[in-house]
Amino acid sequence: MNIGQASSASGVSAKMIRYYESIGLIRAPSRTESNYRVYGSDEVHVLRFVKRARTLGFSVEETATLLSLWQDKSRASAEVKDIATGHIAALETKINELQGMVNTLTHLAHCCGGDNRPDCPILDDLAGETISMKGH
Amino acid sequence: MNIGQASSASGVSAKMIRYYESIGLIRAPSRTESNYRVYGSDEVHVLRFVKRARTLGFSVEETATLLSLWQDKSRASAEVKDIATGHIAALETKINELQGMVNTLTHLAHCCGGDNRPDCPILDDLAGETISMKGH
DNA sequence: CTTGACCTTACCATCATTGGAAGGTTTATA
DNA sequence: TATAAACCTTCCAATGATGGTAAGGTCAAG
Repeated sequence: MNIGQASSASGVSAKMIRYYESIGLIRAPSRTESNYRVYGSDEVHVLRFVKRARTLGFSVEETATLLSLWQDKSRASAEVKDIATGHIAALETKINELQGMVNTLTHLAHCCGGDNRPDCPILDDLAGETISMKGH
Repeated sequence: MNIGQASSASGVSAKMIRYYESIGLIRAPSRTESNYRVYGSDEVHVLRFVKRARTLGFSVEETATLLSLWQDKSRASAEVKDIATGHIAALETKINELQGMVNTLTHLAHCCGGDNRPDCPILDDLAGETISMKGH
């Protein structure tokens, strides 16, 4: 199986497969005489694992750890759970940050006429002028 | 006022002030004889505006637009509101993505013993093995 | 034997920010 | 006054994950 087929089969772009190989996340596969990478179902399985982990927001580094734990048949699930719960906490922190931005902006947009007049509470806020929170 | 003081006064690092200048987000200030940048309260005000916009998650490009609207006394607030509401929508999309990850991971972590045994539903999921959703 | 679809490596770009190196200036202190 | 510390300057590089492109080699079908 060439890289293009491995890509289709795993959902990881050929570009990224080469990149993951270059940073050592996945092992370099064997090559044909003409230097083409050759993949089998094992490699595709690994690529799918990586794809899924990345989709769930794990960093490449975390993915590397999860991958090695996956391949270590004697690992304790506690270690995996720690990574997952740490990641959940990080995601929640990020969500809270974004939600804070949304709340502030929603309030500002709500106060803003959005008409043809130049008066704009959003810009006033950005400029550092305080906005009344009365009624909120 | 030197760049260090402008940095402290605005919360934007000296490094970023120079960067913002280099990409044309802010205007190049005058210089002393010895080539030091000189800032006044107007420039600091602009830097604070930029800082606040970035804190609210606006991209540098959006910030540039907001800045020019801010400095255009005759702009219509509708234009500003459009940018803000578009940004809110983008933030909410991102939040939903992250929340989806959290939900999936929370479910997996909940199913995972987190003990010394090697059996781990989290890794099973990453490996592509389906997990029962019974009871959820 | 040509064409087109594949593969290879090697760069460059993104986005916002930080870091460092190598050198010049100003200020405070010994 | 000498010198050291704390500034400032420009330039270059790295981050993380991915996309793009260019220049070239290979393979299969027509």
